[in-house]
Amino acid sequence: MGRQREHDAGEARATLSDVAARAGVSPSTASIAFSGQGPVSDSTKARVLAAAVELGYTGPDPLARSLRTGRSGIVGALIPRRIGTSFRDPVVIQTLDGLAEELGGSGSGLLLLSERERETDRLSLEAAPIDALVLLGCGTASLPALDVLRRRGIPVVTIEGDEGAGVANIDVDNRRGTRVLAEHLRDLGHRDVALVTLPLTTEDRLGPLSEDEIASATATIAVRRIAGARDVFPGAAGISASGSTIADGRAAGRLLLDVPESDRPTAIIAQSDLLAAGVIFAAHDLGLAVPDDLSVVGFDGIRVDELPMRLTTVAQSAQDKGAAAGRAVTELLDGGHPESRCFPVTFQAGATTGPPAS
Amino acid sequence: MGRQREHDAGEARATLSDVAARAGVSPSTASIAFSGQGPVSDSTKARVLAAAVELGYTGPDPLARSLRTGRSGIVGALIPRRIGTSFRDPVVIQTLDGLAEELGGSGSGLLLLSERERETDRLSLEAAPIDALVLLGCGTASLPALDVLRRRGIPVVTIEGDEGAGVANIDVDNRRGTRVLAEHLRDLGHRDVALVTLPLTTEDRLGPLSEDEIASATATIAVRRIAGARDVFPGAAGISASGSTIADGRAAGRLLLDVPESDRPTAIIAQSDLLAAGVIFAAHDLGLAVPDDLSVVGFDGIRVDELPMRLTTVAQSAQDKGAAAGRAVTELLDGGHPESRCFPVTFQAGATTGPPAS
DNA sequence: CTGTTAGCGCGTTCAA
DNA sequence: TTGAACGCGCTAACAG
Repeated sequence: MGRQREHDAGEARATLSDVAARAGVSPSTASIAFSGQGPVSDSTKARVLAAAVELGYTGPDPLARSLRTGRSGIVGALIPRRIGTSFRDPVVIQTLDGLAEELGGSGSGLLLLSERERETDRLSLEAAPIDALVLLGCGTASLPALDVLRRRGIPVVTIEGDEGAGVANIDVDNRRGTRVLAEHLRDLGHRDVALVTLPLTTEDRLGPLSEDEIASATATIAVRRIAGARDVFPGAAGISASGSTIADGRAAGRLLLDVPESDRPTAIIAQSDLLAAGVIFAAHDLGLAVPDDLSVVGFDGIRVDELPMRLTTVAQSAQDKGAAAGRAVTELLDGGHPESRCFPVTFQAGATTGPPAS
Repeated sequence: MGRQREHDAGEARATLSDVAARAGVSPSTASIAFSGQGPVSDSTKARVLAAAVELGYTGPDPLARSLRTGRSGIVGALIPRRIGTSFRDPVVIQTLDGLAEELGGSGSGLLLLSERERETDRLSLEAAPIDALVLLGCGTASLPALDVLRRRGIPVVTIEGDEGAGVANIDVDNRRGTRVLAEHLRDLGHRDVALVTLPLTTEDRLGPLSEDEIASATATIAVRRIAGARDVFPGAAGISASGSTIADGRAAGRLLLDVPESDRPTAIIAQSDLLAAGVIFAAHDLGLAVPDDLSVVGFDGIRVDELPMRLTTVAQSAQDKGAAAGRAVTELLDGGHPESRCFPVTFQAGATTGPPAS
């Protein structure tokens, strides 16, 4: 570990000064030759480049350059769940896609960080070499860490985060979106509506919604969607799922549906399309027809190929969300002050809702 | 941009020396107090930490620390296609999942880099502050860049890469796996077998396989799977798909199947399960029954919920592959010399193959 | 247990 | 246009 890095072949790596010396110029000149950030005569530049090739110099060390310039070219993306888990959520993927796309234009790399496993040693959120950070649907759990970043002067953009944390927030109309769906169910005649929510904390736990849990929830998105549903069905109860997969929805759905018929809701508001699909499968498992015996709505507007019918849901554009966050980051890095914005959602009628059986 | 970073509030940020001075100790002592990499009395440590709080010091600057230690705590993951696109491939996701999981244990972050968009300025593969790099199913397209990394002393691990590039390679038995499937089809009596391959280059192009294209392909995996198929069906022709999604498979399948019956293959070897699913849908689109009118096999062994039947395929564990790569990286970083290894694949009989109609 | 001495490799003043 | 000096912020040696 000691001295240098391990070099299987070759001696200590050449530095910019070495190159400069070999080219017969000063280090600063060589630096300019590489970065193009200043005037150099073509002849000297060529000489420097030639010297570099001879010495096997492959360009300025990124670490040293970063220290000097104060920038690493890396944008961090903080995701609420385990990285692997998040990879299974199409909304996260699409958001990252939009973000990566937009950032790619400015040439920044994307460093994935998880809100969980904070016990990482080598690379904590506070000590990551990032120029900016995007929080993807993170709740309030990481707020303390944000403070550290702010003090370090690192711009932060949140996606569906806490408004008023003093950072640009790219939001989605989670509350209104869910309210629209709830109204749709109410207009169809449903009175007995249950919820299947996204996890309320950073933990994966399946279980009945409790008011305490809601009150102490760190997951902003879930809380807002609950609020939207309760705007129409006050006090609506339900299950908080252990994730946002079809399997999670199926498990939650079973809990809600595998009960005496009198206790069974006539409609379920699932907080994601994947959860909704799971609920529908759970209904099928129990011999219930959708929408005849049970209406189900989702959230997101992703394509769920697994389903034989189109889901009634509200659609958001996760891609746009990510791209907007990417633009906000770019602006921030250029010294601008991007504004928060809120993306609307659009109602999408599908074949999973109808009047209650009664 | 000149002076410091932009500070909306507060003066120039405190440095470790400032903290040390305020605590009345030397910088090195303060450093140890933060990193724990040495002996400090509890009292001095407390004093240092207190001084840090007073000054609003939030811990050592990651960039400076990296420059000094030569490590950033970041592992790069190079993926062959656009980041967003790759996010849609379950095998990539699972591999990243296994990798992230394993790396998480050692506390390293994961930096996503794409083999495409090499024109990024701020952060090229050559200039990324990474301690190690994992290539996920990248072909031979990035070999030159690898050389640069090697010269920089950065360890590289490939997944399904070129053996003998002098780096640890975590492989999967792509050729044998496909051969097993081909033999299965041959044993069923098929003689007229076509291929739907993964993209052969870093570009997304749908079209007939040409020998030239195969010869100049950069995508190792696709080439090996073609070889496996041709071990049994020499010269088998087919289509190279524009990606590895169901839609890509459907498009390729249509090209192969929407022809006079006499020209139609009796079986198709798709190079991924998703492609296979797409082919099956294409068959259905044309009124062909699987496996009665057409047999289809895939590769990967992922669950394809979209399909009404189980796919005949070979299964690999992408998760294990990623994890093995993660372990290799960890070993390499600890100065070890991990060995290459090759994961086997296991045949999975499904309901998508049967004897030819004839 | 603590302090001192040196850089890590580079980019940026300035003056020439 | 180029060169010389300096320091970004930190940590690895060693000496005390």
